[in-house]
Amino acid sequence: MSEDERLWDDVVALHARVEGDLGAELARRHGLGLSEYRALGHLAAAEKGELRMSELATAVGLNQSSVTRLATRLYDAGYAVRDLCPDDKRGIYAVITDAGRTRHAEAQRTYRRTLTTALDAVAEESPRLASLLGALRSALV
Amino acid sequence: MSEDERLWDDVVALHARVEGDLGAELARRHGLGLSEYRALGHLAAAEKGELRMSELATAVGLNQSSVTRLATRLYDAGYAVRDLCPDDKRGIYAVITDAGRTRHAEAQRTYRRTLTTALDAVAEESPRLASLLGALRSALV
DNA sequence: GTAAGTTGGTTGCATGTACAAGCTTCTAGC
DNA sequence: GCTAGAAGCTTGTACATGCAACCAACTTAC
Repeated sequence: MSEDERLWDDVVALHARVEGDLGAELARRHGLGLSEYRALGHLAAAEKGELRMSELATAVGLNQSSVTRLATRLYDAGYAVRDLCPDDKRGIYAVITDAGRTRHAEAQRTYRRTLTTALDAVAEESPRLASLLGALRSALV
Repeated sequence: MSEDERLWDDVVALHARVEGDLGAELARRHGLGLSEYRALGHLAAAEKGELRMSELATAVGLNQSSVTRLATRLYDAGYAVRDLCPDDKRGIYAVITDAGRTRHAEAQRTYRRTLTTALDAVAEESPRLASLLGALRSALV
């Protein structure tokens, strides 16, 4: 097996483990999926709290059809509303609501806590992943 | 935003990008999903080419129900067969076939090539991810 | 040796995603 | 200003996955 191959297996394992923890915790405590959480984060950070559907798609790393449905879930939950784009009638803005901002802020605390907990847990279980994580953390100063 | 948070966003982006490329290429050239490919890899490497369903589940990082269906796809494609466990009548072995070994060996070449290509492409596009990758690669000597 | 609980695996159902096809609106070229 | 094509978004469909419920086989305690 090549070096890259083994490395990538580790990345995949790390990713699956941590994302699983994050998703489970967000769902359990806030009724929020990981994609919803991330979408809200991008909206909250955006100018005027709004993003074109296509911008949202690239931001969360999904294709447009997935984002249409993701946005629908946000609308249904009251975390965002649709707004028409005045200068391009094809365009749709997803705009975060106050409820959405509140929910995201709550969830963010859970997210951050869970993330560090999960990373630490992974590091404790696997020396190999621990060194991987150490390298990652020191890479970004 | 915390350091870990930004770091994890990068890991997620890296993961999505590379796994996407790997999956697309395996599907296009070999009609194989990423999970199928990885399952075949574990089976091929296992003693006698066989694994209990539960072992396969932990190996590929899916839960049991997903592995039941994954194995069914392998049976249907002729890449594996079911075998009963002689000493525990609850147990089922998934056993890789010659066709399965052949298919995996072919796909492995694609996988390896695509992996390095994708990693290099990512590194070229984003200096940030490039340094992340550099750290990862140097972490595992 | 039987009852209670555990383990291994499958099935029903809900969900999240991608791909392809479609509709509407915009833009270039003429 | 028309027309051909591109761009933005939605809808139809297929599918892989997780969770919960389930059945069958094993184990433990009495």
